[in-house]
Amino acid sequence: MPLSRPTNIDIRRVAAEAEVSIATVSRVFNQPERVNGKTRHRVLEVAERLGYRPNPLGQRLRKGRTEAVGLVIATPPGRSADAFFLELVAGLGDGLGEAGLDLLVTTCHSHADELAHYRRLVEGQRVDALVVARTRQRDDRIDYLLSQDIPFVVHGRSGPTREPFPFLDMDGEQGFFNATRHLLGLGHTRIAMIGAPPDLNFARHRLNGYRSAMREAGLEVRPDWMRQGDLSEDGGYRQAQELLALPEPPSAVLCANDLMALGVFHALRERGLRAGHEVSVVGYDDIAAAQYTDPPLTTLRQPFREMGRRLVGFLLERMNGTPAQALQEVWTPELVVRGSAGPPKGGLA
Amino acid sequence: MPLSRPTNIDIRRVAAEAEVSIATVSRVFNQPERVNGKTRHRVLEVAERLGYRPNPLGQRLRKGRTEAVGLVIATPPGRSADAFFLELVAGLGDGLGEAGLDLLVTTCHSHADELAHYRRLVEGQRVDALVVARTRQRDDRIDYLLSQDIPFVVHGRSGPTREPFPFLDMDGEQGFFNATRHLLGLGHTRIAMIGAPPDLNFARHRLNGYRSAMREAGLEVRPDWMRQGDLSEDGGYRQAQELLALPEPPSAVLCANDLMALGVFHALRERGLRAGHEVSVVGYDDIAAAQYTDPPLTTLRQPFREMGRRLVGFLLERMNGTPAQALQEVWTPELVVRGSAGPPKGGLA
DNA sequence: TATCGTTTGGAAAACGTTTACATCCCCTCC
DNA sequence: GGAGGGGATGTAAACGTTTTCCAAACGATA
Repeated sequence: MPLSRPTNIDIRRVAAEAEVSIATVSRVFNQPERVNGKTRHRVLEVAERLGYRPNPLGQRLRKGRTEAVGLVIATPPGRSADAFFLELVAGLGDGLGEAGLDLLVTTCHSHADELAHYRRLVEGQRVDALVVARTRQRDDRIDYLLSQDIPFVVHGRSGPTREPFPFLDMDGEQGFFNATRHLLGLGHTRIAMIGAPPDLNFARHRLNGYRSAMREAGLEVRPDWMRQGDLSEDGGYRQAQELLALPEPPSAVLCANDLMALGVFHALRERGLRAGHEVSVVGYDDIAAAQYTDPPLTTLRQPFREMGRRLVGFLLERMNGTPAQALQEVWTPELVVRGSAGPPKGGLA
Repeated sequence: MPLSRPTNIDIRRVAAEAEVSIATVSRVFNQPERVNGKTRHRVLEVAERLGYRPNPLGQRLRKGRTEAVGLVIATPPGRSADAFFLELVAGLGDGLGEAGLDLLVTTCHSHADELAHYRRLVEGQRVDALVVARTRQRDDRIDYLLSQDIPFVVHGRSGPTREPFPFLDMDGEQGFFNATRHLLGLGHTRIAMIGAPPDLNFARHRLNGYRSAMREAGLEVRPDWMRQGDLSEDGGYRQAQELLALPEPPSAVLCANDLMALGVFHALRERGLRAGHEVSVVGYDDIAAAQYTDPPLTTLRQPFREMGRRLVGFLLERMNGTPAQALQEVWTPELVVRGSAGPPKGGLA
């Protein structure tokens, strides 16, 4: 038989035992300076002895707050969810835990029902605030949350909205600028890029970074070398096949994400070429697999966990009334140099 | 300026507008059959028009339930959290969402403070029930939850406890039995295994499966061929180096997880050997990277998402009073045949 | 028409807090 | 010695539900 859990000792019980009113007990916990040192001690002692802990349900009703923050994560039915969510959760969980807030996680399948999840959380009054991840160029979730006047922070950016909102994003443009410079520094001049679908709002940034580094170096960007992938391994594979079949194939390939870079590896292997030798490859994300490929993948790392923590900071500030404009940051991703990018060799036709 | 959120229309407001008592309004939502069709309609119509939704805070206080289920996920500071958690969350989220329950996620860093998180959730009355993942042979979290008499389900098994509890686990023994038979079927006889640290309770199962398949086939298991890894890529690499340096090296290697299998790949490449040709390799987990290795990794898949859903089913049953004994299942992992295991070649010394 | 079950709906008591307001007491200062 | 002030505590009203009683109304039966 289980030990009965501390039978609901409520504030009344403590008050009676300590011979004070319930108001005093409450004050001991909420505004200790407002109660005399002696009684405070007595109350605390009694509370300790009885194992009293204020019932959060009562507190929440009274305060009209849920003490919870919501996060909706996309878990498409077929394939596995993006690992980045987990790292984000790790950071959010840490930060929120310290602040005494709970993290409420909801899963959604398709793009379409995503907004419905936000509605449920907001209109069902299940959370005090929200975290939005995976933003799009035009994002109706952000519009919705703005219209509802509920505190939220955004991981990623978005197109113009009628009001500012707090966000933290990675500077894909700067990242790809740096990555391209890295390749240029190694001696490459024939550099291709496999980009992302243009409705995702990071697609443009990443492409711009590549372009401006090329322009800065006075190098030509052939239309043939600017491909558009679908962020999947297979998509990267197909694009790489086409690139390698060109009369003048590139000596290096930048990929908008690591998964496509893996696809490029695949295509190279099929032709007996080695990444980092005949063709250099650079990815974006630094997914777990990136360090186990052969050779390990040179890529751009996004510190999701730190971002999660920072986002919590933003959220707390926001809930305290800090204006959204003061809570907007863009971080530069770190180039992680591994073996998949090296000096160009004359290995290709 | 944001549209003001539907100014708290409470049950009183609806009652007044519909010219009934609040009790009737409440009944309309909770026991509709107990209220006359005509009034019910009127109330519903008014509620709809006013956009009334019962305030969960009030409901929860009244019912004494939080309508939330807790999950603690391990996010060790250095490395990234295990992707399996995310898949589990996906399954749990789906199931709980359908049941109208919220999923509360907490993150912990070390083994040591894990129990503290459970205490906070339980004693702080933040959840009605819990999900425990990553069980150990002796698991104090389970002991604690049993002592607290709170509903919970377990992903994985544990050593004997003073009371039964609901769990869902994968049969590592059967899995490795099947994997070993697969290798035997391909013609291998010199099969090694890189196991897991013995305090993890799946280590024994997996080892047993390997052993019994070997015994069944009347094959010798050399002590040299039974290695103990630490579940990391580097650990797999080191063990593989030692195996390959043996006077009589194995023609196939079973690994207790995929990460170690990647380490074996690494060691093979260094010696110019190819997985699936000179040496066959089998992993366990089917991590995302497994399908992108060269060759893709043959491994055992655990359907975490489905398990999450099933666990929710268990939890709901448990909360309804079903005895724990009736809620225990063990599933067999699926062998995913890819290219890393093939017929033995005479390629080694 | 009196009686009796059966719906139907209302009044009110929880659930456990926090906090505005009132009260009391003691001290100080004119 | 009374007014005034400030500190410590108590009283009671929320917060928004659900649910247990009851009472009223109603139809049916004797």
